[in-house]
Amino acid sequence: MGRTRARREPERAGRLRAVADEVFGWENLLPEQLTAMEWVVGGEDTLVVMPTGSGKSAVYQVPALLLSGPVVVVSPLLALQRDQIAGLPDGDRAPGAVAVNSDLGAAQTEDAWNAVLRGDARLLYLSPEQLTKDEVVERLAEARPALFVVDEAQCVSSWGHDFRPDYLRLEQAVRRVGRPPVLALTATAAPPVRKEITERLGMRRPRLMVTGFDRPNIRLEVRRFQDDTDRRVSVVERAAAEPKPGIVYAATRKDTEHYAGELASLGLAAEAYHAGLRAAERARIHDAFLSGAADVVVATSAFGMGIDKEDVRFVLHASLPGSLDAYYQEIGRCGRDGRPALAVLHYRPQDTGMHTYFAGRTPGRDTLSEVAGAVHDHRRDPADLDELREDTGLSRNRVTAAVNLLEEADAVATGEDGEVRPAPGVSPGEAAEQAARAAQAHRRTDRSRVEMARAYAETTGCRRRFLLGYFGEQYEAPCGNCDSCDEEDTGNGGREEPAHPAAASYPVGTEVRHERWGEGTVLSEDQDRITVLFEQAGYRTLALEAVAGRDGLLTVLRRPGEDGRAT
DNA sequence: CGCTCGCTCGGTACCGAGCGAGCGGTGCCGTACT
Repeated sequence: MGRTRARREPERAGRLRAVADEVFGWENLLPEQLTAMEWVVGGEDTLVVMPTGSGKSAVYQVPALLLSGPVVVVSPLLALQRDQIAGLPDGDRAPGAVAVNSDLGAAQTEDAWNAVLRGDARLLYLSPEQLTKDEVVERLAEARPALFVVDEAQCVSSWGHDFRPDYLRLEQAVRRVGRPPVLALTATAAPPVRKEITERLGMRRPRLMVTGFDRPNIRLEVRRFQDDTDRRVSVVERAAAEPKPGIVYAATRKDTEHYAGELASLGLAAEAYHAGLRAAERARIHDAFLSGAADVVVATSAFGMGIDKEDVRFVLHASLPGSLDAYYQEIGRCGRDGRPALAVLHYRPQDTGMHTYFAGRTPGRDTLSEVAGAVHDHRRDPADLDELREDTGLSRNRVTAAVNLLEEADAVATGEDGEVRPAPGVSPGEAAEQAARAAQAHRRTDRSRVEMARAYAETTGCRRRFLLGYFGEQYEAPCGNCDSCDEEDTGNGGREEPAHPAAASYPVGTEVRHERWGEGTVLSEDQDRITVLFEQAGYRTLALEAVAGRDGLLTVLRRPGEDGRAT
């Protein structure tokens, strides 16, 4: 057996390399790409965390030609699906690709499915919403997919709880189409996000491929303001002064118009971009940025996914972002060419307000009661999501989000047929109660993510160390390329004092129990304090002095590496 | 949660303080109406 295996694995790698070279023109695959492809071809569930532009898509595109059935690719934006398909090579051996979505007419939809069933299209791109439709799931099951890919998999965690709840129903879809191996791809995922992705997608013993997060050429700066006018002036001046092209992220649509107007009045080619613009206008700005015709795009968070432009010189934030996950993703759009680039965060402490508000918008107890009641009323004649929507008069998203929470609380279960049934012995009142607790926990976590963004802005230590710590990477400060490290160089408030002696007891990754907040994982340590993500209470920062001074306040359950788990 | 806007009220003939309402971000899909 050992011998067969030893022979088979290099053979598999050889075939992957040959396809990559002959069909795609990639002569050299990165070792990480090749390893992940081997796992995928070998039928293992895999999570890949690699930066944009490093060839994540190759991890499913190349195997697509070696697998026995079509590859489903779940992708969040239709524009992204179009770009992916357009970027595939031509030629006889190239994998055909189609996207099925609401842009297609009935005849085009038929054509697309036929291409999949005939094997002409080996790649099928779908939004998560498509996979909630019985018709789509049935046709897909018939096509016997060999791989289920979730691209931009951080959306499971960032959008699944409210904005696009169908992201939390992908596991259901995977099971219904015959449970092919699952491959999740993302550029940005902190350890808790990785955990959520693999759990929510129902991945089994997932393989994990994570390449380093550090982008040493991006200089990190933060500027704090009391006065809003001062902040605005500073953002405009900086955007005007720095080499172009660049992106400015603003919190509201109105602010994007404001800053774009100011920059335009200084003679710059500046554009405002947000989801309130018409599709044609958005496409025009997108193209202008890629072609170099626009110097600066001032945007809300709507801008950026799928932007792969090498020479972006800066990303400025005109307000505190909603999380460091979002922040890292956004600043990661500059300096992809490896040349010096700049990320400056301009903030006021009050900026957290809007994010805190948005973080509290999970379904409330009323909605949960109503949906739990509707499920209960249908206990002898189970209803699917559409029927529950009709019964309750709630929007589709609201009903789905409520059912997701009820499922998370084990108060209801969705069957293979897509019908929702109450858990035996759980009353609607208890169901709503349990789901409300789950919602509360999500709210706390989301709000604590906002606080983590503020903590980054307010840290006096090395910013890179803080940021990488959040993503689970230990980093030896100073980085020499952030504003905190500058101050240290000039002897001007040098902050990199020796760590508190208690720090050694709580290395990153340690699992702990706190007297009040329960169990959690240490995410970073910063000279005199540590940050812990508690399962119930969210992110908390603890002073090591306090922890060391009180026995039993924080107990170590397990140190990192003690049981050799992958994640 | 925090900001902006518009209204009212107070005490004085135009204006400012104070208060409550409403708003704020991401995209898919399908249906209604031009």
